[in-house]
Amino acid sequence: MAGITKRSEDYSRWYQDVIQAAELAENSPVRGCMVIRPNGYAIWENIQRTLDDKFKELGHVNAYFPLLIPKSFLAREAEHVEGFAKECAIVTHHRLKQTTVDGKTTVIPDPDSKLEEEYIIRPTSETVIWDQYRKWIQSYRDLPILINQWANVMRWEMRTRMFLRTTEFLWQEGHTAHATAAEGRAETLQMLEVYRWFAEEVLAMPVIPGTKTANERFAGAVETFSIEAMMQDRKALQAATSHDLGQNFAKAFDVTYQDAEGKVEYVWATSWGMSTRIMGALIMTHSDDDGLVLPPRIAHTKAVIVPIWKNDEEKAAVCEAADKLAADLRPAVGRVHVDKRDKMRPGWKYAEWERKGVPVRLELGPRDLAGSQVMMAARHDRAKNAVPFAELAEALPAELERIQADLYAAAVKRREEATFKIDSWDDFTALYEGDGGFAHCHWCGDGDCEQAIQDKTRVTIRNIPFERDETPGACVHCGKPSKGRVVFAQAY
RNA sequence: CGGGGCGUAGCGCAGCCCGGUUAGCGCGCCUGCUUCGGGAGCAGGAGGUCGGGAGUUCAAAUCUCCCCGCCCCGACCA
Repeated sequence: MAGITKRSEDYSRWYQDVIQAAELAENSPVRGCMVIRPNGYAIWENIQRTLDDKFKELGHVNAYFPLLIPKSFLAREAEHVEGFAKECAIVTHHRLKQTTVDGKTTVIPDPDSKLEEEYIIRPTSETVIWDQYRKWIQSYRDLPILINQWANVMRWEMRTRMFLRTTEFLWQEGHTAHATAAEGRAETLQMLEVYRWFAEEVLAMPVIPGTKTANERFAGAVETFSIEAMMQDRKALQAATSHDLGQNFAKAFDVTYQDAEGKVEYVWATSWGMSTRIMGALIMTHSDDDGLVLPPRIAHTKAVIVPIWKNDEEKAAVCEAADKLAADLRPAVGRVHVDKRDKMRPGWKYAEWERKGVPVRLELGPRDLAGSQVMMAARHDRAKNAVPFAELAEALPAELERIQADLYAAAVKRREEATFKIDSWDDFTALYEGDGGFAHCHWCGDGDCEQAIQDKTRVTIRNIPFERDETPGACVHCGKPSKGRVVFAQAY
């Protein structure tokens, strides 16, 4: 079995090991692209289902736009090109040709199939979508447009890490069009709140919602908002973003509408996304040295029943009881798996399900059967106790809720223990030469100062929290006046 | 693109410095028996163009050169 490196030894290795041990994903022959295995994809499917339901509850609909973007589209919005140009994959030909090089048969792009206008593999879809919106919008009666897309995108990053930064990744990208600036801003903030809710209530991952600084703003946005989480190594991870695009894309793609008074106006836009990166955050927030730990609300399998037997008669009796228990529990708790595999002893199965992060294990052996009970064990804290069959329908959901709450509380506690108010540059550098963490500091608001801090320490402003200390002070770096504190951290 | 490391069975590695029968080990895999309440034991078995190419040599996993790929640290970037 795969040994898992301890977090204290090598955090980055531990992360890779957990992914491998839980069979979430693995590297592929394509540089920077991963294969998401069934165990990992099941989590993504749960994320999709939960978010998708929420989006639709709020009036959004799904659509699908093409993978390829005409090269010229990307150039329409000046800041947008600048932000993405350096990481785009380009399609230049549409046909291959067999040829022989050094006596070996190989294929090359057929020179005769060179495209007149090359295509970009989408790094994000604002441009294709807004080009289409122009055709759909004429009147204020056509607004708002509230569309979401589930898709894959490519960003040719120099260095990749499983889930956190892969060349190809999966995400959802919402793209909305509104009649007024206020409506656009309200949508942007509403979706950020959806992400906060999802991170905290479903993934048990505490986050700080706030506004990004101008330096960290999405290419082409008027304002970018994010939710920021803290990983167990005290580094920050941006878990989702929501952008107020103002009229930038409407102007670049000439998307106008006529209002009730007959006046022609540019449309107001938003975009917002959460990607498979969130799965990296999920892993790094809760997992331990024995492998994956999943909050029950996002776990694909809520509980696994491990039947224990010595001979065929016992096996038949115990398995029958296990199947019945599982069937009784499923309507209330969701997926319950009965692990009847022969040739594997119970201890092996316990270890395997722990590695894979199943929140609760139910052990059912002849002794339990005789006493009409099961042993119920929690993955995260190893709490284990006997539960009578009659009480299980209540005890299991209660246990799952306890686990969900524990994981959230533990994550909040870890974050609070690694969060500091810092007012001097010496303390600031000392923190990041040491264990690191979140530093709430005064900042003058100057982008150059922010950049200087990053150059010196590799620490960045994660965001300007909505709920922040607004007592005026002096910038932690340059000493100029500050209106309030912002959150600094080293980031993934 | 700069610095470092590594390519030997599905996975993890030894062997290389100092060339020499049939290339080993652990885990996993297959078969059988005994096991089964915290990662079982025994017996038998399958599995390799030693990353690729060229060279040196009677002889190359081992020495030389070139190429390819991967990992880590930077630079870059959600």
